Amino acid sequence: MTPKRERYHATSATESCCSTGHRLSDAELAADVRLLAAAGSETRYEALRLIADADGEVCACELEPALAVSQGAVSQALSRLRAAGLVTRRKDGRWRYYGVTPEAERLLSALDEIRESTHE
Amino acid sequence: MTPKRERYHATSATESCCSTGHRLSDAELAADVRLLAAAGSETRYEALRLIADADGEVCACELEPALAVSQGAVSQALSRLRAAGLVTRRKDGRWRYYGVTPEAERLLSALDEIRESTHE
DNA sequence: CCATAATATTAGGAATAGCTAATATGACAC
DNA sequence: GTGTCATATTAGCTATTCCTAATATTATGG
Repeated sequence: MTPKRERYHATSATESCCSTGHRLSDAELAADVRLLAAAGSETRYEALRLIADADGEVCACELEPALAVSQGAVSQALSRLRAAGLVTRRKDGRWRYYGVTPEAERLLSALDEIRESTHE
Repeated sequence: MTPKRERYHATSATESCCSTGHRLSDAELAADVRLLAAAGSETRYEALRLIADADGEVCACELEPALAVSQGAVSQALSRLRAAGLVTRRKDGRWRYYGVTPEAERLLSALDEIRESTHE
């Protein structure tokens, strides 16, 4: 039962076929991390939840007073969520309307499930 | 259609009942962020995937050569994953065996779904 | 045109993250 | 006991994160 010291994995480069399940390529791994890191800050996660909980899109100017940070910080947070593919943006005059993407919905509902199964 | 400036939300404290869906309490929000942040680093996410892709538990000594960081860093990464409730740890002699929790499985499968629906 | 409103961008700083290297702990073999 | 292996912990350093404040940008209204 001595732990084997054989190299465990080396799924570099493209998606090589491998034994079990689906080992991720470096690119896929990095993409997942980007997504998680984008959602993993108080400000950004709260912004994401606010957008998701609203029915339809939300104006950035509605988000700003709800989040306890400056206007610039809100803008940065929304940009980063958008770059990660978690929210969409629609320009309308001088306003920007944000909505959640299907990816964000999936992520949030997974977190909802986790929360339910854990604390209940 | 002028954006209303009314305060959007203020779901502080405990879970107040509210209009739509499920607004999160501050505690729930913080818990979710902790989870996302724990998973949202290259080293930790790769460790988590390695554990999840294995059938059953994985010895820390198997993880170490697969992750491109020092032994101390691997230990720290695993500790943090464990603190976030993403992995379990079992002591066996001088070895530690790590396994994924149901929460981690849910999170990872959500990310799998997202990846599939996005890149396909 | 000018003024203003909504958002974006930038520079800069404080706090934090994540690493290495070194050291400590704890279990086993002898 | 001593020595060694697997892991944990610590100190310290660098890089990044996340913010504010200030300054652009862009759209609208007069």
